[in-house]
Amino acid sequence: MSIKVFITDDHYMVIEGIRSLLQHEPAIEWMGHASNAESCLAYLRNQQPDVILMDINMPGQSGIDLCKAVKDKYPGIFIIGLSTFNQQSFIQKMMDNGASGYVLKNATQAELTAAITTVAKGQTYFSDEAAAALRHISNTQIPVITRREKEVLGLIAEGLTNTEIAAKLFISQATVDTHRKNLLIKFQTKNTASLVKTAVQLQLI
Amino acid sequence: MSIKVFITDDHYMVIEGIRSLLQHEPAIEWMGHASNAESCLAYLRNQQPDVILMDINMPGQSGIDLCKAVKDKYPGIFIIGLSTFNQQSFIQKMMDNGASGYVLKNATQAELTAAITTVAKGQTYFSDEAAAALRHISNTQIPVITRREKEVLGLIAEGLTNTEIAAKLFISQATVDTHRKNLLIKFQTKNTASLVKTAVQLQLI
DNA sequence: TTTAAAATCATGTAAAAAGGGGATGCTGCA
DNA sequence: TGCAGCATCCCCTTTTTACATGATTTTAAA
Repeated sequence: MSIKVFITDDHYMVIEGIRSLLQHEPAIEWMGHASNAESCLAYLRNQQPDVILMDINMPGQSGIDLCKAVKDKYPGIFIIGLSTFNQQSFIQKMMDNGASGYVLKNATQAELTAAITTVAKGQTYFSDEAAAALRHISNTQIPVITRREKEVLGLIAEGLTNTEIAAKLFISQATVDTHRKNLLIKFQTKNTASLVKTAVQLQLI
Repeated sequence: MSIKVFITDDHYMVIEGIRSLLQHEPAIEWMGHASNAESCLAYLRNQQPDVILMDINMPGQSGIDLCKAVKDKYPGIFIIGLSTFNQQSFIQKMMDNGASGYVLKNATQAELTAAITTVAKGQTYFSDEAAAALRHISNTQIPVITRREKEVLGLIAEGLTNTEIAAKLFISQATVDTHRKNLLIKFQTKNTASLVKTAVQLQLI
């Protein structure tokens, strides 16, 4: 029995590329594609593939959110994250949301096939580069910040001062001060500059 | 006479996708691909295509640099920038370095073909989204900063204080102060936080 | 329902950045 | 050769952050 595969990616060229790489693979059946989260979910209401290859970087609802949504409704579908970036933060978030594997877009046909057959058996698969990135997690841990802290962080990056943030959020300036202090501690940064840089790079803003 | 096309992209899936999109196009002849800047230049020493589709975002030497290198040696080759991002900064840099067009990776077969035939005639081509992004340039101009300013900017983002930067660069703290002041003016930002955010987002760091 | 985490507020000092002004030598380019 | 742009330096004031320390109220989870 062949493995039914579906793709969700907003890049036409990537979809074509994957189709081209998989078309001569007898064990794999191409079911089609969606170019955004909504049409992916719409498709699943009628038909369910075994494996979804999912771009993590899509306009609108990201692959990371879509992954969670799909897994909630269809726990039997296995998801492989697909991206040009091998950033720990992305991979980690994808796995947290129920993905079974992660493959970079520079993967070869062999890698792609291996990934699909592996996750279809219920196992996990990482491309070499992704696995290497994951091993660095202990070094560059993603800080766990609260809703409010994230809100304040965003406004800091916008260039607002503590006083302005306080006014905007209807809280005391002292409170903003505290949030800011905690952000610096959680990010292990010593001032606003490195805090913002790290946050932007980790895509937390 | 068919147009000879070459691809330089580090993403295997994208190469396959483009090949798949172009294979039934009689007016276009697929010459092959390279997955990095070096092998692209090596290829050109023996054979020259009419048009190169070039990813702007490659490890090592970026497409932006490669574009310049190719145009210096082979002014007759037309280059189309290829990217997942429609950021003004990227498009602008690519055009500055001699590219004739810019296409997003979510382009359709029709768009891609149109781009290739257009630039092969010596004209320029932008995908709709890229053109739209370019029109915003007046709003979000990329600041022109000097070498020294860029150096200081990098150290600011690392979290160094003016005193520390001064010590590191063997200059006075007052000088660093001035550079910092000028950076704020050039980026039209009002403090360190928004300066760093903007700089990181524009990939200047 | 207890408890831990999060969000809120305060007071005070020291350090750093922002904002304003002005000045000098160097250098690449027209 | 002249001049614009760059890099360098200095003064001053005000605003903002950083760091320390402690406390109260809300909220969410066990």
